[in-house]
Amino acid sequence: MFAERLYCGKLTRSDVDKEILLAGWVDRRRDHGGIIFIMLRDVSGIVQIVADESLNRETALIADKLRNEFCICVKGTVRLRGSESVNPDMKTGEIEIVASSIEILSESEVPPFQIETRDHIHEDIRLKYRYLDLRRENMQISLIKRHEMMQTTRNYLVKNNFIEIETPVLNKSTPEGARDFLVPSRLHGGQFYALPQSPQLFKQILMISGFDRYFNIVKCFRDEDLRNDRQPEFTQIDMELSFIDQQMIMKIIEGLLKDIVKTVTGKEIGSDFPVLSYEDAMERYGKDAPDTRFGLELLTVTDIFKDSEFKVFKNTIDTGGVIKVLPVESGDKITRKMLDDYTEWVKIFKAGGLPNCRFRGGNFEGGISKFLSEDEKKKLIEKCTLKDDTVLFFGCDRKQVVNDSLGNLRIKIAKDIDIIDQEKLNFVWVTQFPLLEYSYEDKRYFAKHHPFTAPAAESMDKLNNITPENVDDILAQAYDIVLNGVEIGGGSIRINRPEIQSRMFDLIGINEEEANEKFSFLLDALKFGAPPHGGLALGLDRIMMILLQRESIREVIAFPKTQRGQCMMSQAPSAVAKDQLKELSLRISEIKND
RNA sequence: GGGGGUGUAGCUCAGUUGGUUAGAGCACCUGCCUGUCACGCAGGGGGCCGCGAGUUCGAGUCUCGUCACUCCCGCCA
Repeated sequence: MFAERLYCGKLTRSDVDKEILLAGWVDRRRDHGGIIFIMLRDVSGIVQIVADESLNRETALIADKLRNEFCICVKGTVRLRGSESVNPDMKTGEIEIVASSIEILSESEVPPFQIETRDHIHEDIRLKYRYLDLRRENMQISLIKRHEMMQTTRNYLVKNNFIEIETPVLNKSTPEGARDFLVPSRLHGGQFYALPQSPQLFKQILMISGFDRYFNIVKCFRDEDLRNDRQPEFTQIDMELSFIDQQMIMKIIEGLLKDIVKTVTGKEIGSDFPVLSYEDAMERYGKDAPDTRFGLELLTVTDIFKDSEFKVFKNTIDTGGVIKVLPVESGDKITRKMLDDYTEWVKIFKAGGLPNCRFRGGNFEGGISKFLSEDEKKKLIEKCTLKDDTVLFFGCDRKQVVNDSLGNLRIKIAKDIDIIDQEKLNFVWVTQFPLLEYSYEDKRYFAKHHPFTAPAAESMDKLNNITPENVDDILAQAYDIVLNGVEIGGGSIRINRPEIQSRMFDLIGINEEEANEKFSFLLDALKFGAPPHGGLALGLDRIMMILLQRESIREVIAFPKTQRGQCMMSQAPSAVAKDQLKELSLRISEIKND
């Protein structure tokens, strides 16, 4: 019966006079008494059906019974609309279908929310009835574009000699990194698999096996608290290559991202992606994932204030802190109230306050201006090339607090004064990351990227003389790709020599015994002619979210979890039967909820 | 673990200083209507004001607690 079925949204004036069959859902019904218009929707779009009592009484009677979201099948003839009734806002607005028969395939209750409404429906109810939410245009676009992006990715990578290989989902729990989701083993009571945070080790093993270009569009799992761009399970485009260097990988990924942007948005990105060092990114933007769509760059002014009379600055410098300034031009857009709000807001990032002042008519006024010496004023004007009517926000604290507070304030102000061009897609590579960072609390080093990242060639010597003070000088062959201030991917050249890998474990406090227990297969594999290799993983969900300008990652995932990790539709997670637990050698002790 | 926002009809929201019977738009139901396209017109039904305590003569409104969703800090190599 459905063999001849056509798609609503694909019909054009070239189909006029054809007898056709359509199937879909009633998007809307407009009853004019003798004539009823039905907007019929399927995955391709919407077309107008006309049931005319004077032409076909039986069909008009069925049309009278139709309600929103009924699933129906329509036979009819495509007809050109009269010139006055053309709807230029509709893709199929030039035509309509005169129904010769309508069959109700399945009735619908009144939906809990209107599918075609312009209201912003609360997310919990959308997620509970996700099957209805997914009928809405925005979600259909999301999922279809996501599919197209995956197709583009496969085409591009296959063209570049990549081989798609699947890696296991049931895996081994490893130290470091995010909290693992665990899966109890029935055959090995008391033991657990872990779901992969990424297929890191397996893809390196594949390089050693000789598959010199691997990719995998793969689910990854991290049991950490959620954000609007973080889900417990998410999708990575995972890649690894042998016989390459950092520049080659960056070139290949640039090509892929340009193809993806073209597919999803239709935009062409002509130029090469700019490259920033981690140090420059932190200095100018206060973040390792800078949003370069607007200016408002930070400047370090510690030197200018080394003899400051302003106690707060003086104390900061004396205790080894730094002073940075965020100059905001068009200062007239910054009201007194905003100054107060920002001062309160930066406390989120542990800043004690937000010293500020205005530069207007050649003078500094308000805020801390009375503490500024003539010399300091002169140097500020010079260093910041101050224009008239600029508000200066100062950060003075430990370097990290200053970067956190001013880096985030920079973005907040840009949004508040509306200087971000939403159409821009600013990619930027961030490179030259430190290999390690030192935690004073744990009194040990941690891998900044992950423990398999190769040190930069020029940093190899320093590895043996590492101290908490010089740890930032030891660089990694790691690179992140950032889009509009969001980290959408990252990777590194890996260690391919066992003695360096052992040294690395040693540095981050994984002793030989532990390294052997957790990673012996990698350490062993490295002994059998491991090629130089490296790779990168892209966050598919995040890329889609940005390219489609969606407010959250959940808008590009068919069945996402809420912030507390639940599925509103299936009600997962849930308790299980005692028998299931017993089979797994498990017993619930105390229930811990936050 | 911590901070902010939201929660009133099926949906989106308004609800003044604590004061009569809690409103609007959309949706829904009935009737009318032959060119609409967010159709129109007339009529109608629909409320645990998230939940629980408290203050008060009186609570949607004030206080405390609690739950859900959401944004953020911590966390996420």
